[in-house]
Amino acid sequence: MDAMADLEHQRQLERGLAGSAVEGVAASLRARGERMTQPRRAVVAALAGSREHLSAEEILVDASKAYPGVNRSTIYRALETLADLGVVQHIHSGRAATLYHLTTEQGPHAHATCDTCGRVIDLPGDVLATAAARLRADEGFVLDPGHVALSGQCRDCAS
Amino acid sequence: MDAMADLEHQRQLERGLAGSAVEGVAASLRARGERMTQPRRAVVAALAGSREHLSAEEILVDASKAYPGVNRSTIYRALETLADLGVVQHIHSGRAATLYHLTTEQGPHAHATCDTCGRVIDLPGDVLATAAARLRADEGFVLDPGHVALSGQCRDCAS
DNA sequence: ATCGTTGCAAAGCATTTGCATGCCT
DNA sequence: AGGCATGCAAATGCTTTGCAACGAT
Repeated sequence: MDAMADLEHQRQLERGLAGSAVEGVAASLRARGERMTQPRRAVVAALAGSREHLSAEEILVDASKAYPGVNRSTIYRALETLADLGVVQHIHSGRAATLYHLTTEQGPHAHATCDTCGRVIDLPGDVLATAAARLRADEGFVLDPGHVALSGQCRDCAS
Repeated sequence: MDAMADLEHQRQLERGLAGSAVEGVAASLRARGERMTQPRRAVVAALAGSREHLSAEEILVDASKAYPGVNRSTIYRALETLADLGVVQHIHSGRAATLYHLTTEQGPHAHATCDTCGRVIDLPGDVLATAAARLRADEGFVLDPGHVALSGQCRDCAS
């Protein structure tokens, strides 16, 4: 019963940090008739274990530690499922890869990417409040402030 | 001398609308030791002839009318050169293809994409002024307001 | 006659998809 | 046992690149 022992061991590890996130997600999944699998566990743990916004590639690497051999497409499918569930959000950042993060990790916030160094900066949730109000009033456009990263030059790269 | 006659004919056509743009660009190119070629002419004309923001694909189709057989990679290389020149700018719009437009066509402006229908909306250049000021003051971040399209739901798609 | 530009074809990168197998519940 | 999820491999969409041939100056 090595497999079972390993599984239990892994679950214990998760309780350290990402455990609560994993358990909550498991419940939400089952409530929809979907399943909490090892790949999904590993993806949630990867996201919960980093304060950064991660690319699919980074999540793959991280999840591979907890669950060796996970497939790249499984990561994408897991992220999609978790997004449907409302657990994960993604950010489009210029032409770089999409970044993913847990919705629970921080309150709603916006992002900016530096065109030069590629760094992603978290911004207060209300930086776009004025713009959002104007867009709504003038164009009827309902802004989703966190979905794309603003672009420009970060402090270090602005010369 | 059919080729020469055709070339002259094309140049005459361009004077109708895009001509001035093409001539100005030609001068800028030559000032740098670069050349005004038929593909580049066709790309500038395509951009000048549309008030929309065009994708590389759309530019290819349009440029192919003026210069049949242009290659896709030539379009990309032309756009890159024209961007270096400051004549062309591009917009990143969610996960859709990059959009290109002439910098001369309008004053600086921002953009928004509808997540649902994909439509791109032009916004007044100053919608992000408040956000830009805050980013600069609080984070030292210099915002480039036109480089990425904001995302959300357009009037028609917001239900 | 130079040497910047092009066409072609192939590669690159991020992401998606079809299908048989595997494993949660 | 039943059916959702996975792995694999191939395909997709957008964009870039190497290299020999072409054409603007």
